Amino acid sequence: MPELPEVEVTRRSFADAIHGATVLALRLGKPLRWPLGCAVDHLVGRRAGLAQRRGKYLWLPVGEEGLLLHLGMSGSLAFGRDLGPAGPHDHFELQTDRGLLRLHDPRRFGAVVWSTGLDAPPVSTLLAGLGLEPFDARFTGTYLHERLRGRRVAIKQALLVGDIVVGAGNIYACEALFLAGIHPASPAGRISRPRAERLAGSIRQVLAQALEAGGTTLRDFKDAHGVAGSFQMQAQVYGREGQDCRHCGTAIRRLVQGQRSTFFCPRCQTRS
DNA sequence: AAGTGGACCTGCTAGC
DNA sequence: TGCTAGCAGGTCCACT
Repeated sequence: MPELPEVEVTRRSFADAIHGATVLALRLGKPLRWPLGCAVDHLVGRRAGLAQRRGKYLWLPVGEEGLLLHLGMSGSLAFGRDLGPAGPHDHFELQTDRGLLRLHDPRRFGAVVWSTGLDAPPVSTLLAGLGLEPFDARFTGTYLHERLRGRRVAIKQALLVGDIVVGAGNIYACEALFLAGIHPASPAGRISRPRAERLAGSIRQVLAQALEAGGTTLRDFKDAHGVAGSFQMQAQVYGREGQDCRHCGTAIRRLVQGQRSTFFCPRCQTRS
């Protein structure tokens, strides 16, 4: 579910509200991807800071320490004073004096991990190796071209790894490649300089548009106030197999790369 | 070292 | 109506 736009939309929807709140209690449901790493009452009495995002991770400072959150495939956060009783898929709750922060995650690929800081393990380990933020000024066509050099994997898969640039998951990688006119199976290392330049711009453009649209809600994504995204309405290729390309009318095709579906227009997207 | 496939877990939908 | 197979927004790990 949550790629960079959804995570950022989520962050913006609760960051101000929880900033400065005092932690009253913490409750855990079923196990998530990793154990919390501290006692459930460890953070009680400390104040939440301003939530930050790195890639698809969120970092919520609490006192001098903090919590790293990941929404996995099916996670979403809710924040409010009256969220009702916890359901069977609500696996993390942070009660504060300004409201309850709740992680809802049916598939439990998400995580909440305590750490003494962003630069301390285990968080530093999880974040090590992440590529540039797409809106970082250092993320240029030259950088992208340089980092793709020598890689034989398909460009679509190279983007998903996230060690070059973070934030584009399955939906936005497909959409960015469409915008750039690049076939998803093109070998990453054979992308020309000009095409890398275009792709870098397309990645930023797609993520910015999705952010503007409040993210993509395919099934159940909601921000912390329960608002759904609408980028799915403007998707050019994702989930549109068999439908007409909005640009040239050719039927959108689906292929499987690394056990994930890729959608593309066989006419608009070329290998060179 | 880079590339591949499996693993984690639950729910929904299409098809028989 | 009921069962089953296949699919889903992510990422880590073991193996070649």
